[in-house]
Amino acid sequence: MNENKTSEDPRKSLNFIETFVEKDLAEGKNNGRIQTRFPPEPNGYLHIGHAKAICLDFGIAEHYNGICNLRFDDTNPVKEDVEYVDSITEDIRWLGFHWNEIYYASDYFGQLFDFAIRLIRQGHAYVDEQSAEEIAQQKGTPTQPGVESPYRNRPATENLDLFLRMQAGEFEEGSMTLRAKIDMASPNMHFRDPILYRIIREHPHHRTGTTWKVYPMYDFAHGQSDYFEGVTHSLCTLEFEVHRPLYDYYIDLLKEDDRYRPRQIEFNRLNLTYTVMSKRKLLELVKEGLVNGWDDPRMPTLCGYRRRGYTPQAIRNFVDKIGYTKYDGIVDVALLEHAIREDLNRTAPRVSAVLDPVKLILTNYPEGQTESMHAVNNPENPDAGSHTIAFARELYIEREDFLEDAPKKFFRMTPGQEVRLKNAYIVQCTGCKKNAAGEVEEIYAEYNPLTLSGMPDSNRKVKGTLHWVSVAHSLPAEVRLYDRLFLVENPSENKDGDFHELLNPNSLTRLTHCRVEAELLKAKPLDHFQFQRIGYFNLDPDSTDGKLIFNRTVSLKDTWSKLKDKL
RNA sequence: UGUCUUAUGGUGUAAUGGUAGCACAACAGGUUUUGGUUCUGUUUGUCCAAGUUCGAAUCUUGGUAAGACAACCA
Repeated sequence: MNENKTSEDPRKSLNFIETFVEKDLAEGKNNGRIQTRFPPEPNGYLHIGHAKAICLDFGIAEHYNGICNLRFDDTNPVKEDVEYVDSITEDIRWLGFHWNEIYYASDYFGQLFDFAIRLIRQGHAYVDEQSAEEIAQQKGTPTQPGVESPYRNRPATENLDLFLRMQAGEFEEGSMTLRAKIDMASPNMHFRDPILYRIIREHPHHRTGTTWKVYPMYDFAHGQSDYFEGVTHSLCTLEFEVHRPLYDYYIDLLKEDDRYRPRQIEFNRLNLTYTVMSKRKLLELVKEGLVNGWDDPRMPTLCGYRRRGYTPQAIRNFVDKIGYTKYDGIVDVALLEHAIREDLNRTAPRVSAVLDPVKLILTNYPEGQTESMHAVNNPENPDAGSHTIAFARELYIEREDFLEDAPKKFFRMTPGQEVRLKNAYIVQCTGCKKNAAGEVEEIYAEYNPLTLSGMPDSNRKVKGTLHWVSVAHSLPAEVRLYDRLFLVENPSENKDGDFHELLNPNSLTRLTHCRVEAELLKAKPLDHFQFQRIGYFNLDPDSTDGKLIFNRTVSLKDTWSKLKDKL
């Protein structure tokens, strides 16, 4: 019956693309060779949606001992730039993938031009002198056939002459195009004499400069590029489904024999709740200065997530979880947040920071005395080691960790109640001092010297455990709390809406001042920390000497704020 | 009144004619020197209808719903 499975991991079921690939392999197509490509247009920065495509393109190649190339689809000089080429390569490296070669569609401009000439000679293409509007009008609608262009049947020699003169720069932009001669009545709109080449003279190409005056359209470049490179499986998103017949049409005209042909397979694009993924809108945000750049931690770009504290592993784990299908759904962003929490929980050192400090004075602790408290770096990983934290009479604790008049289920500091200071003593609150406005200024407590770790009294159960830092030994820092920036109730409804409406006023950046362990000074940018009970943070690369700035990656599950509502 | 594609708990996915499973989310409880983590448990699903079959999420037909396609963008 079924022969051996090529899959290495029998526990994991194949997605439908892997099933196709294995079938092709079993049928001996393309000599058993597997080759993919990741083909971004260098017109913007990579975002989380691209990560899904990257994981697939590189993942398939890796899994089946094939190769994956990076190819820049740079056929429209008007939109493209080397800045984007550089950021894209950097982001792919950051995700941990390795391409076999870097190619550019512009490498094939010569071959594509020759192919176009061949099509003209064979009567498959003609030069149209109509305006864009006229061509659009004649295209018809999905339910009504189009009208043939008056230039459709001119002789091949004339077409050839005109096309060569287009490239020679004799004609203005927009004055003429080269069109395929297929079928203006085709039920597939893409077959109604699609445009092959247009004139672009005003924008030099970022690689070929002003060499070319005519540039191929996507449909006339992509499949052919795949063919030139030897791509066997051309994976792209669902919206290209309707293009596939045209993809195959050009390949049929191009290929010399039947030994090899690339195959286009479409999968579902990533949609994330509360997240704007449109390149156009992201570009607008950057250009209008509504964010600080493509790597602003609020952006859903890979560099934005990186700066916000996401790890490449977390993003790859997330992509594994969501899978590849042909169903166009929308993934809950909670799944992405779970992926980063899961990864960081395993790896992030625990340190202390107090975001909204209020002073706690231990009235029975000797003035001027300090102790070194022992703290494990990561309870999930004994190998992570430990560090010491300075303890003293005056500490900072979180303002929200104290309530003078507390409800029953409040397990933190309140007069008369015992709490554990993390890694230190059990203390009992005795009272507080308030200012004229009624705000708590200082909290007082007495410590029990016998309750330190290892001491006889230390195993006593105490409901609450508070994090703290020593006033004298801690450092001031700034923390940027980022929540999801872009909110859209229903992306499909807002598709053409103005993105300004998508901004959620409740989720904008908040700058907070806090006190952190002095130990943190040793930190390097993009090291991650878990602040006790507050969240995961990383040092911002922008932080300058003497000023520590942290970005919050994603909050811990905010259990207390939920409890508070119930009390 | 077109062509292509899709439909499995709240969300994302498995099951390829043979016990509808997993993850996230939600809820409840145990452990815990982070109200974190972890462990256990609970709730919720095959778009509809007919057919084929001993047996259908899966195959067939017909509905319904959703998405993509009418850029000199990719």
